[in-house]
Amino acid sequence: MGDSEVSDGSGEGVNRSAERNSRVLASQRSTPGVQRSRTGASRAQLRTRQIEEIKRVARTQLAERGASGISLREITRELGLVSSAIYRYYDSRDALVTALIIDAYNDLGLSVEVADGSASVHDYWARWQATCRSLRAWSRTHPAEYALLYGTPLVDYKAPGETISAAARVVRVIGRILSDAHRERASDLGPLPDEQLNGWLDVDNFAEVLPEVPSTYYLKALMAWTQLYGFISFELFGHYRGSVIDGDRAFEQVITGLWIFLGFEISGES
Amino acid sequence: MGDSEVSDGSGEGVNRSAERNSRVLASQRSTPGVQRSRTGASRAQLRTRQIEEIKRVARTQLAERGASGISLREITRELGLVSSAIYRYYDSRDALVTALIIDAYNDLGLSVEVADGSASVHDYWARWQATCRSLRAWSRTHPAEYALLYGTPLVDYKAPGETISAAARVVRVIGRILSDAHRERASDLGPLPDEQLNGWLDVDNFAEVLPEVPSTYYLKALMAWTQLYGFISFELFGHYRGSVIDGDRAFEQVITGLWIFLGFEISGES
DNA sequence: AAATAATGTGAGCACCGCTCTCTATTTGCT
DNA sequence: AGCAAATAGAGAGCGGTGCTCACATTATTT
Repeated sequence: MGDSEVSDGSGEGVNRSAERNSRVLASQRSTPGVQRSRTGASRAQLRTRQIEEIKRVARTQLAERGASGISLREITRELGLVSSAIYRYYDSRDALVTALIIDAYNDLGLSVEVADGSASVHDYWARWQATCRSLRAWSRTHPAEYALLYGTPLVDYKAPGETISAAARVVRVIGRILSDAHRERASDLGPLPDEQLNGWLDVDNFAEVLPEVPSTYYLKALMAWTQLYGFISFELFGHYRGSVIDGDRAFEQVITGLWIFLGFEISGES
Repeated sequence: MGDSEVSDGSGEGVNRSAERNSRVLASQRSTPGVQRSRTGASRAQLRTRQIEEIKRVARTQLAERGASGISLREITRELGLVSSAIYRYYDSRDALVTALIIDAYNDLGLSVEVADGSASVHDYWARWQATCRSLRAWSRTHPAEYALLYGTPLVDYKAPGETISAAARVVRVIGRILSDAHRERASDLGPLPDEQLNGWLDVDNFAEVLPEVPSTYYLKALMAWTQLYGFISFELFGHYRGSVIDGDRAFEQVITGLWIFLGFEISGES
């Protein structure tokens, strides 16, 4: 007693029908080699499908109740499985959440890449605007996912490499815009007080993400990057209540201010 | 069965001794009116003491395991109480967390106020530095508390007024510095593109926090504020891995850059 | 001294993540 | 084709959680 599977009949019912179906199949088996289930899919295909299902349900829970609202047992209930079955797909709750994190990073990365690509390649100001706007737009349509990525880290940083590379997609897009812009029209505004940045910034990494950009601008780029996420986080987490009334217009001002801060000028009519 | 109080003897033992003590007291009662327990404290005093104890234990759990690691049952175990007793002090887990949030805001606010006060009143650059440094220092000595305040909001914004006023303390300190600085030496750097900010910024609020500061600087102040917290959050949440090597020196550069961005000049030898 | 409020007890409910053993089915290899 | 291994799921159970409720005891008010 005390376990839901015992008293809850609905899950059992679904399982029963699955059993029945596969028994029917067993009597129909004709071709050797690759066996196919009722849907005509291989085991590997069913597995990926099941993983997708699990993540789909988990994502709705994430959206509705936040990261702490993700419940493995509830997922299995929804899928007509017994609670322990989910461990065939994810070793732990953290593993599932990690998968969601990676997916979210890639989804966000893709959005930003598309936004950048949709602007004219040499209109850097337009690319900057489109990228910033899509970053904020994604965070507002996926608030729980954004919080998972940029809020309090709950998976205490195992961050299995895959996470890092997925997270880097957004960074690379912005880096490319700044580099492209610098290549053609080098900024004329003075850089920040040019101390030696040996040792306190990872110049190698900056040089890779921001080729063509003089190292004296690295700090400014870091600050712009920080400002962008800071604004989005503050807005989403409610810290602008009482300061910002119209987030849309405030954000437009911010990305304009940042573009100037970065040493570029506003071009065109956009 | 299935409840820890039944099998766990340690908590019971402590309770037993408490019972014994109060029975001894019962036989000692002599003076009417205000009864005093073994410690010679009134019921109200004992209550506040118990609340302090609860928060103390909760804070260690917060520090060791994060917000999700706060367990009411574990707190009661540590205090030698039965698990349900804690609800005499907090209606729910969220209520306890809210109390911790308010305390944390006030603790941070106090730190920042002290830091500002320790600098010479007219040395605004020194006050700015001291304030920013104490903000970051507090966040690094209280990472879990900082995450509670500025990370993913988990108490989905009831924010009972008390939270807001406690949170405003830091804002007011920074506002005072900028206002004082503007009063004497008005900045000469041009403000951001001066669109009308009617409607998209809460000018009344800004005017209250930043008297003496022209409204064309409100956006810059907001951005500086955002930058400050953005840096601290990114650093604490691990998003600067691969970019910032020495956070101390990077932060010094940022607060210098912000001071210039705000239209002031670096004064003195500090 | 009696009535009332405050504090703690103990049992229990419905959850949760996770483990383990057992069974049925599919897959891969000879 | 047949067999061994891998896979997916079932079902029971462990220890933990927040929270509720009826009850006893103690302290304060009236």
